[in-house]
Amino acid sequence: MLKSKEVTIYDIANKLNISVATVSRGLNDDNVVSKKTRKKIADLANELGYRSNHFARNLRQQQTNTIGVIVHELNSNFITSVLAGIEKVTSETGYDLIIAHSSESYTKELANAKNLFHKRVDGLIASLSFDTKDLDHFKPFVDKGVPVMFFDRVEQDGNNSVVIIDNYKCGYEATKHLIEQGCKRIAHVTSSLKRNVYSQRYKGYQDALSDNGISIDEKLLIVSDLSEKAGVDAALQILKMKPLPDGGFITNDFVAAVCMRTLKQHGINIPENIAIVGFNNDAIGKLIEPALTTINYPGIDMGEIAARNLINHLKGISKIHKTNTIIIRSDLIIRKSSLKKGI
Amino acid sequence: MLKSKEVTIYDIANKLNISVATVSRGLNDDNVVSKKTRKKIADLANELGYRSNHFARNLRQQQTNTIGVIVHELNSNFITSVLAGIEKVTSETGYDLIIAHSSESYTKELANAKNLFHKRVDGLIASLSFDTKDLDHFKPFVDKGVPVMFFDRVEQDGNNSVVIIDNYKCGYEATKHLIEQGCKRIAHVTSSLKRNVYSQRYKGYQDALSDNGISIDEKLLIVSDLSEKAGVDAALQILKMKPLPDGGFITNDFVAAVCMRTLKQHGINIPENIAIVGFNNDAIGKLIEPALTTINYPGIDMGEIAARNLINHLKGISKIHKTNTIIIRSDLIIRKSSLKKGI
DNA sequence: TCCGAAAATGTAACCGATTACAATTTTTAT
DNA sequence: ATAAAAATTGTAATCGGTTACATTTTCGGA
Repeated sequence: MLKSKEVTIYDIANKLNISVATVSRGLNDDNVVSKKTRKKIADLANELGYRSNHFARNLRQQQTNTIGVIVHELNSNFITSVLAGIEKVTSETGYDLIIAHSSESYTKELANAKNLFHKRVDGLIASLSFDTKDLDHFKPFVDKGVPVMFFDRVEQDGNNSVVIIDNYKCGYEATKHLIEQGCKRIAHVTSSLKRNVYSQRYKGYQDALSDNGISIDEKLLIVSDLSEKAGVDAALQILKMKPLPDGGFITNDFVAAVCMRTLKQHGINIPENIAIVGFNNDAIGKLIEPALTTINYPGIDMGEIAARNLINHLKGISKIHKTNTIIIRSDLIIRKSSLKKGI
Repeated sequence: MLKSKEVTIYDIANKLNISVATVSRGLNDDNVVSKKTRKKIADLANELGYRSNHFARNLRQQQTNTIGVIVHELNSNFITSVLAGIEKVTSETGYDLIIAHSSESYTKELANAKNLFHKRVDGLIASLSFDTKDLDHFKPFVDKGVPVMFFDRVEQDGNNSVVIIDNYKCGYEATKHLIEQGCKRIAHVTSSLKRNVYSQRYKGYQDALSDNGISIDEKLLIVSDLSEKAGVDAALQILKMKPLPDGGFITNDFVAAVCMRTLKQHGINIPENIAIVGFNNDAIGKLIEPALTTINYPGIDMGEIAARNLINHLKGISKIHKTNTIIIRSDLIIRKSSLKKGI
């Protein structure tokens, strides 16, 4: 099939016997064009099925009206909430969105960053992949003056704008909750301690233990990725610990769920033998048995705030300061998996 | 901060004292340019931090090298697998990807289609939202000769290229399996029968019943959306049925999981009282108790095949025929939730 | 009626790459 | 050595908008 020819402002200008400049202005609803002419242009454009050429416009204007988003994974409630939040703001403000995900791979994150850089997004919102080593791939954006906001998984070197929760506090409270339930040996299953979210939670965990007179046993720390296998392995490792831990703080709901399943298969009762606290408030937590105590934090707010800040900066309404850190609320949701003694 | 000036092929041409045409060709690794010159160009481009301007190129070439994807939701294993499959092919073949999701809303699907149309994607891959009424919003693509492939949730009016599973067969087999386990009254929880996936599964369900001498009772049909509330409501409805069904074919794993939870809370044993089969093989199915029997189908293959076909068409290697239908394998995964009598 | 300001419209350069066609240089064959 | 062929490079038009600046039209007030 032959592609039907594209309609351009020249076609409209010709048919209406006016200049392309007027058509261009008219299509942008510029007040300088008389109402009558604007209407004529709009009507004809509609009739001809005109669609503006982003490339011509972007080429001339040197901006894309597009914001790039790099996330480490799509497959979680948390991330999709964040995206929803971002989307809400960008659609309100007329920005387009390009979403890229790195599948927790540094290499793919590099490729995505490069791609978005070449696509010339006006701004970038990112959460680091599992094994990201450095932030060099974001330098080009900074160098060209393209603002970058990180959320959740961030690098706090004081140079970036970040939106996060208080991971330290969350770790502290989760652990404190387990201690209050009578736990004395609390295993901690977490992920790469290079990532702020995990290292901070670990610190919180340690301090909660110390503050309650419980010594820290490094043998109780299990670092894994976020796969199903990791959950099984973590459970098997816990089962081998002597004496058996009586609590587990697992920094990911899915891993916690897998872990719990494996523990149960080995005859461990939850929470009687081991009380469990997860992290993220994924849908899964309410469906498994016992229901999972977890940390909830509003992804949608995180997305909204990140996007709002970025766009305000782009529009010159406010500036992103170099060391801007925004902290979002978060809270412990107590369910059965941790309730050794009731609330 | 002042944006550092963009480097263009003119800058490179000037410094090297050659023409922009040669630079352009050189950057595209055109054999017509001597190796020596190509190297000089590449080196200088690198040194200056040159990045090509997509807009200028696309404007000139009248194509974007981008494929648009519209999905109904991001938050499911199935969809992310499909995306992974698509991504695999597009990255191999050098196409860019823009992913849009409609959150199961017709309105958003319209907006996404419009947006991708204006972005001038070279091709489109889509799965329909829950409440999509017609395909008019895809007409503009067809009219301009932009190929569209649908997957999973499709409209089979004989005009579109689609990649699907045999939903009829899946429905039939799921139901047959329940019958073989001794079920005589099988409830069917599903979603909008306007969508092929659900109507076909329903047909399979009906025929399996008929073929086994079980009469069809419309009271056993529950149509809902895919929310948590829908799962709870479905369970409550089932509980009210007299006599109680002894089987349930629920066309979504998440809804099935919620349903099972609610049933269990009301003292129903699964599978003893009611055997359950879900659909999709989501991660959740292996984590709940009892583990969920379900239908598995390879999203990654679906994505790969859809993308491969589309791109072959774009490259002129093959043509997408108007009534092209590709069917992917699928199979029943039997777990405890349906095993009344063992395998 | 006529002048000048305001409103409306037009002209043409520009954004940065691609590419048909032309021109030049190098290589090959006689 | 020289013509013809091949390889390499250059010239300039083109893609479709935007916008500074110029020009024309409209309109109120003297």
